[in-house]
Amino acid sequence: MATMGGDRRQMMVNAAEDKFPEGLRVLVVDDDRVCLKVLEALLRRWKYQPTTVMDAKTALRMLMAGKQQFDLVITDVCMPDMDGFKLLELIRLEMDLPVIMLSLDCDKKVVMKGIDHGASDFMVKPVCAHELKNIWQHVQRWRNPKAIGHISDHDSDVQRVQPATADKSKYSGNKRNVGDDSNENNESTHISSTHRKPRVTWTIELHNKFLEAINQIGLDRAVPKKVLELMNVDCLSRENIASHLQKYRLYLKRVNSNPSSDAYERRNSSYNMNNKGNLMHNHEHGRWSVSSGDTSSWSTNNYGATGHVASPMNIQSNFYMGSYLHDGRMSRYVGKQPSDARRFTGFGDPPVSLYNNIPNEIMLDEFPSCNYSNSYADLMRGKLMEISKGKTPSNLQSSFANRIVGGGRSSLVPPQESYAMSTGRLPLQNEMTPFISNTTSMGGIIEQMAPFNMASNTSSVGTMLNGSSTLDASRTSMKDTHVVNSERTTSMLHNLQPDDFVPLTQLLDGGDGASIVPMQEGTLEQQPLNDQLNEINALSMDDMFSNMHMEDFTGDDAIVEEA
DNA sequence: ACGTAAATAT
DNA sequence: GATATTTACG
Repeated sequence: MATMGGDRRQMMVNAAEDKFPEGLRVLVVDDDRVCLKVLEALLRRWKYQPTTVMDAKTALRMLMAGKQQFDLVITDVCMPDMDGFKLLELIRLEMDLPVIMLSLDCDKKVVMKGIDHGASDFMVKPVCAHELKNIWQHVQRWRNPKAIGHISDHDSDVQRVQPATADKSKYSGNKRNVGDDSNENNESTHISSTHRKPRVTWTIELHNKFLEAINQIGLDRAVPKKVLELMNVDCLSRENIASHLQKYRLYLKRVNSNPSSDAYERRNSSYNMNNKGNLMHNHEHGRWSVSSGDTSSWSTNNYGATGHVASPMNIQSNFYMGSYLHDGRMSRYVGKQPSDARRFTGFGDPPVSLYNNIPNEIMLDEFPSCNYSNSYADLMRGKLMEISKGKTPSNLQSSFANRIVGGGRSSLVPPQESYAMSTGRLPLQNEMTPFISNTTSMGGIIEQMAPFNMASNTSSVGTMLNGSSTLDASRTSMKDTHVVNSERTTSMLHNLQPDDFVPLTQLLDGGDGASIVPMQEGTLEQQPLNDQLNEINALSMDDMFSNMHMEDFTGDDAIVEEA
């Protein structure tokens, strides 16, 4: 709509050169006559060319008629016939003009509504002369988004919202001061809706890359820049890495400072018994840094605070961070899920370790598992009970397939989402795939797992079975790295949050776990169960997965990514 | 450029 | 309400 004549174009060029552009045509809409007059006067003072109207419909008519061209619209929010939002909406629909909203109400919701509707700015009355002076910048940005500041590449109008002040670095002033929403220096509240960078979701692959880099550099010498270089993933910024590193360090700190003593004991002893030397001792803290049985959520299998991993075999690995604990109890997770906190992020990812190198018991300790809290848990419990009572493997197989997997096949699994199966990560809730992942034998692991599985978890079985190489996973291209925009949906699997993991230790310790997910019928005989489970292990992933229902697979609020 | 902490988004 | 990620800032 806003076509620019040569002079006007020149005007903008001037503006870009920091010369104040004169004569921009501003349509001002406000039902309050006084306001209108004030605005008009102010705009004139700043050499704008204001046209005033008292209602939105008229404004719209004028805009649509096209007799007069406008460069910018300023509209009040509260108006009788049609409010500013509606007007904004219609303008967005019909033409290409920056719109500034005006309101007495500085309520965040109102402001956000304006922004959401695609307002270029939101000013709170009374508007001071000074800020009105700068509205030309909106016009400039609107027309030439790349000229000043960066404007996101995305489509919607919302994306174009920019702070009224030109230079981000100048106004950047404190977002930290935003807290006091009383407009200091009577300046109206600006939303200064600087565009946020698209959120990066740390997939397990990304995270593995990250770890790889850290390991190469050494934790103590790892700085964002280096890590970034090593990771060589283009959609990541140094800031992203810094953030992740910060989080990682915080995690390590937590883990190293308060591992629960019994977990520590157990781990050490098992470690000494089984470990082939792949896990690392944390010399700095004098203890094994093999994760924690405490309330921290990541587990590292081979990191020490000193930074390097002892064995190259373990470079890939992993720490697991689920937020499975908040207060050291698991009861909370046995119930229903937090619905909005299930996003699956790299740190939440279960370890993708080379299981072969990890002592069984540590695996048990370290691999918190899915808590199939509801029906699934029950089903599995039931199944396993059946097994223990002497059902044949084939029996098991079929009934398992029928009852749990169901008959239908889902073709809905987005290819790139199937990484859950390929990366070897721990399955998350409702992901049964790994349970049946491949035919790798579970060997000795099983004895220790059995009781656990009986209680609530089935996924860990698959986890350990899953033999896919982490090395492979980490070498996967980053094509599927998820940079998720706020408006975009995230993929279903990635949306699963590891909140549901239950640390094995708790169950094995006979603590709360037992009471939370009660055993149904007394004690199982261990050996037969082991045998049976080995049979389960022999099921192939394809067999099972191909039969899987998506409903079984995803959480209620999992989001299916659109093609 | 880094690390920490506040702000925001999910 | 908790976490995850981005942003501000010393």
